[in-house]
Amino acid sequence: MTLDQKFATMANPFIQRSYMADKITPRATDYSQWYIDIVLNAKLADYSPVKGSMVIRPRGYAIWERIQAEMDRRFKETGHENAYFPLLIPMSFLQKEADHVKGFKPELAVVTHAGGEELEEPYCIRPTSETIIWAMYKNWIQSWRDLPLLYNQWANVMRWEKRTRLFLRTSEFLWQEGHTAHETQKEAEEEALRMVEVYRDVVERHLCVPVLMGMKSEAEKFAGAVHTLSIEAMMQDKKALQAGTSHYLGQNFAKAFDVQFQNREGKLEHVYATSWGTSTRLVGAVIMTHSDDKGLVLPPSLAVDQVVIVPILRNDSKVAVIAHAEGLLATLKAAGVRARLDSDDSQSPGWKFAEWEMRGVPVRVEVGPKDMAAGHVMFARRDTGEKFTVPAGEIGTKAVEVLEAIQKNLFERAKKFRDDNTHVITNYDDMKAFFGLAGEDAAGTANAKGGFADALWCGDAVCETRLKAETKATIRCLPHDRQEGIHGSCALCGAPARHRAVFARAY
RNA sequence: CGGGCUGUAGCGCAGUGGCUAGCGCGCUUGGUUCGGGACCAAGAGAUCGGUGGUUCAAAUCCACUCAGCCCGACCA
Repeated sequence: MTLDQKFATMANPFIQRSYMADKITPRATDYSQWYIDIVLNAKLADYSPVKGSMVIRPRGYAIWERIQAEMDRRFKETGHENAYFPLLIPMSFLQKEADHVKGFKPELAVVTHAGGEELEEPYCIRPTSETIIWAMYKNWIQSWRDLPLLYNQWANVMRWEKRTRLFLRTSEFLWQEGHTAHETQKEAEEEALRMVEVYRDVVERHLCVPVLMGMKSEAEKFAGAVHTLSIEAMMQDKKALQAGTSHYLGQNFAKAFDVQFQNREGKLEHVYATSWGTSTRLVGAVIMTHSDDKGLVLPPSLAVDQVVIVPILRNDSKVAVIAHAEGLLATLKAAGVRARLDSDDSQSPGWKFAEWEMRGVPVRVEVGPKDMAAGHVMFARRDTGEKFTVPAGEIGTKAVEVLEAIQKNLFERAKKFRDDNTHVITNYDDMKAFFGLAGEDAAGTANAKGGFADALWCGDAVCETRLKAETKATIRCLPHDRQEGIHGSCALCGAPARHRAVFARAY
């Protein structure tokens, strides 16, 4: 968006001036443009020559690597092993599970030629790997002693998308998919729950994004699953974002691929399965949850650079200040902080302040001749904008302390935002008013109506479909910890309620 | 797949038939600066998305075409 276009959409002429130098469209003006501006200006990703596919740049990839590291550690702690399966999947494999192929058909990219010849049987590029993995599990599982089989794969997948959004929805994306096989239904269901809890832990603890965990409705579950569990987050425009899913697959894939084992009683039985995944979409979730009109805001635990030192360089003191700053850098690193020193003297301090803020570095340390003389440094927090002095000798311990405070504050701030925008709704009129009638908020601004509607539901898909048609809101999940003692009537049709559901517009 | 917008230097744009295609930012070199997006000077950088047509002459007019983004329906 050009400055002129930006100005054209701004109502208040006084706001215009303060954003003259800005590269980021304010959230209140255009939320989706704001998000794009952040991703591009913070150099997290870029559009690629391939339609619908993005390039993840180092600063963006580093966030993914940190998420990956946390996830991977927990997968291994819970007994899983990593493996790798082929990118190309024979089309006939997908067709073995009826619901599954139906669910993915429109999104498949198909390879028909290779080696200069048309292939006997086309391959599709994996949209997910259940089918090829189950084709192999058939060979690997014979006895209850082979179970459970707990594999995970880090891979790219492709789901052709008509409309894409950086990180949130691209045709090719990176993810992790766990595929497990178990002796019993109970064990498999426990696994699905265990892994969604792993997701919740990583997302809340490291991404500082509060989530609701619960079961998907029939309409929203994964194609081929018996049931789907998900974690759902609220973005700053009050829309929901699914941040991870875990499926109990029952015996559907075992039957489709004829994977039987001899159980402890010596009888043949189909195995019980799960699959679970999180993707680079999580990077989008972090960006959208915490960032502001100045740019990216990152939780310290995901930030490539947790602290940046910006020295104030004057000709008469440049050498001394840089030497001092290098000492501070060493102290920070010794304290276990990921720190960098920006001693480039071709940019002014003010430029650097704005630049590092845009890139989301959680703490900036300013140090100039005056600070040196006074024996302190200036700290600036990215999350609150707060500035304060710290004795130079305490820079390491103080940095650790402030980073922890930021990590905590980001989660709490996001949780408060979500809770403030979650409302109990008891009847259809209120529901429609809550989400606004379809088309009413075409601008899609952050001030749009909506949020999470906490409501009772009869369980009938008809109610769900009607609401979706009229308000675009869908059931995000049936929160796992709120299904006890349901009594009352469905907020949509008035029939006796069977579930408590959270409704929202979603990404 | 519908609706809208846009393709001219790395980015953002100006240029509605005329001779050497401009401006801002960024980039390079040198110098002065430096506590919230500094300044001066000198440079480099474009076969104007593509193809065909009209014309003495096309970035500009016409036709076709390709691509991208945004908004909507579908999806992690």
